[in-house]
Amino acid sequence: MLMLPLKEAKYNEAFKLRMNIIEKIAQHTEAFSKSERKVAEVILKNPQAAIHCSIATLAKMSDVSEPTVNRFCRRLETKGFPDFKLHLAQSLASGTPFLNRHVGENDGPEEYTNKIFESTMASLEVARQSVDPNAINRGVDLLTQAQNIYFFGLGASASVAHDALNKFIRFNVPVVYFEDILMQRMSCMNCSDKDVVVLISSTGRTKSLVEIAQIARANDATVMGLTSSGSPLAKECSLVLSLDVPEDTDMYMPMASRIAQLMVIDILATGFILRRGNKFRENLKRVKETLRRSRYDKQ
Amino acid sequence: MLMLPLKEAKYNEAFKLRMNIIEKIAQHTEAFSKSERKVAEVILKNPQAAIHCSIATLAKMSDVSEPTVNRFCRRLETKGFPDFKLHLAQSLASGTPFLNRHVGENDGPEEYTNKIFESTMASLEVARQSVDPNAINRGVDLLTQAQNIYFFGLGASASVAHDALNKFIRFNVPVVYFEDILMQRMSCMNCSDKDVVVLISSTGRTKSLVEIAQIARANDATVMGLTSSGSPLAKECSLVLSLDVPEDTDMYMPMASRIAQLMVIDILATGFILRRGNKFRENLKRVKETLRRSRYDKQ
DNA sequence: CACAAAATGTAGTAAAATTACAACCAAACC
DNA sequence: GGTTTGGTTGTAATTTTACTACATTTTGTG
Repeated sequence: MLMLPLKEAKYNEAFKLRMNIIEKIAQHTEAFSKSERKVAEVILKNPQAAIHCSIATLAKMSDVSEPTVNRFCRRLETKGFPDFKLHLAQSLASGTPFLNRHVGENDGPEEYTNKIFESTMASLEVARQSVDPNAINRGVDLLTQAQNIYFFGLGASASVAHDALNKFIRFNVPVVYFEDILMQRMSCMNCSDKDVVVLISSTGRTKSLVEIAQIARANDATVMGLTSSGSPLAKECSLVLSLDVPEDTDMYMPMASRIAQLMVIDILATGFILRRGNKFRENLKRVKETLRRSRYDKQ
Repeated sequence: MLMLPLKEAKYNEAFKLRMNIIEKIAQHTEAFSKSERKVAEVILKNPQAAIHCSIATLAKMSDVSEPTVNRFCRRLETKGFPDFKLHLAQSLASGTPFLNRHVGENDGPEEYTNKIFESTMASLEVARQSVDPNAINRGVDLLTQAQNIYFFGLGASASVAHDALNKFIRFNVPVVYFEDILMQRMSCMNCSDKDVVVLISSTGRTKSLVEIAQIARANDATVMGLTSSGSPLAKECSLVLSLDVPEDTDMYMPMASRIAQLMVIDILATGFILRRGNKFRENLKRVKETLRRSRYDKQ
């Protein structure tokens, strides 16, 4: 049996779910029996009408019996006629929205803009399904109890760590963030068992980050990894918040994965606020107010 | 006639386009009776599950009688329960119910995780519609012709600028990035008419960034603003890439806006690559290869 | 507190979908 | 050429599902 890497497995699964049933009918046409093909024809001719039909009317329109229609539905891996209609309705809705169309060389600005939005959103949808709320909850637990929180990342993930700093600095916890690997190491040397070190890396194979994880653990700190499951970094972590994001490899740049990471940061920050309760929210409001002085007034 | 601010106008428009029945339920909530509201709650909580329910199970889940569910469906201008399910299925077709549900105090990890994903994706959809491909194209023009590119942002936008650095440093252009406002100023002092200064700020009302814009323009540099249209910063820019993102104000933190900004950076980078052609892509591949040495091998 | 109006539920009915089974058809084999 | 076998289709009964009419309860008002 062929083993797909997890990433691809999840990716395909998510897309299969919304794979257009109309396409499926069109492709599957050979596998149908004669009568079933009649049904297929009628549906393809006017799918919009089909979703408002009862099994009886559709049978009459196709000039077959009702059970034949039912068998037709089942052959398409649906639970039955009503379920089939649901799938059909979804296929019909708003075209094919989250299609992972890749940017092509001859695309104009409008095209690549839309494609990037679409494929990023598709990736986020996949990411969302791969996020484990229990792990999130555990992560929030750890963060709320931390004495100091460290955020480290390198390369593309550095900006994610940077963003995390920006969020958590608003809470009343000391936050540490460095871009420089030496500074990361040094600050980690002094961490304690009450500290949480959050390490961010899509691949989880960045050597110096793995080393940081080891140093932090040697000091009994809690190491939380925002990385892909099963990676060398993941193995060094007390808690892994894994994300399986289909990366657009055409571009040679991290794009969707990084945005998914940011979303996890947002989610952790939100969990943090919720855990701290309402009084704490007032605190945040004050932080925001403080910023006003550095700004021009509205209007 | 009441004039809504642009933000909200676009926001609403985007939702009207997809005649989302989920949105309709959420808004219509006042017009429902007590029992009907119970049904609404159950459906909104897990619309994906609802479409696979019979009227009986949904009634039981909502703790109301079957006819109440039926009346609920009719109130939403559907022909009955099956028709309602069809509409619901279509609304869900895009994968995300594009509903901007706000995180509530009593939400558990699963709930707030989903809500944040959903509302961010909803915001991205709105952002996507507000992006002007012509402006993007003009931006790519400027960036490809620049001798030096500067990326500056403060607060939450600092990490966006940071990310932009990470992307554009891979191309063969000198990129400047500082977090420190004094360094930003100083580096800007020496810029020339061949340079492009990209300033990032959601609000466009950060004083020191506006000043940077003025300094850059005094040196004849091109100032590109990733900010909201009509803001003080926008007024100082040669080109504004505006984004209208409905911000989740509950949280007192920039969330969706920042992600939308990142997407614009991705889009600009992509445009940049496309403009430079295929040979240039080889270049990128090399940059990526270089990173390998700092990583553990796969498997 | 009584009354009307609205909301909700109960029970019966109609419709729709599914199942079990029988008839049919076509190809393979004796 | 008839018979058997596998698959396809339809008929009729069964079950599930949705809807309707009406009774009951709740809510608001004078």
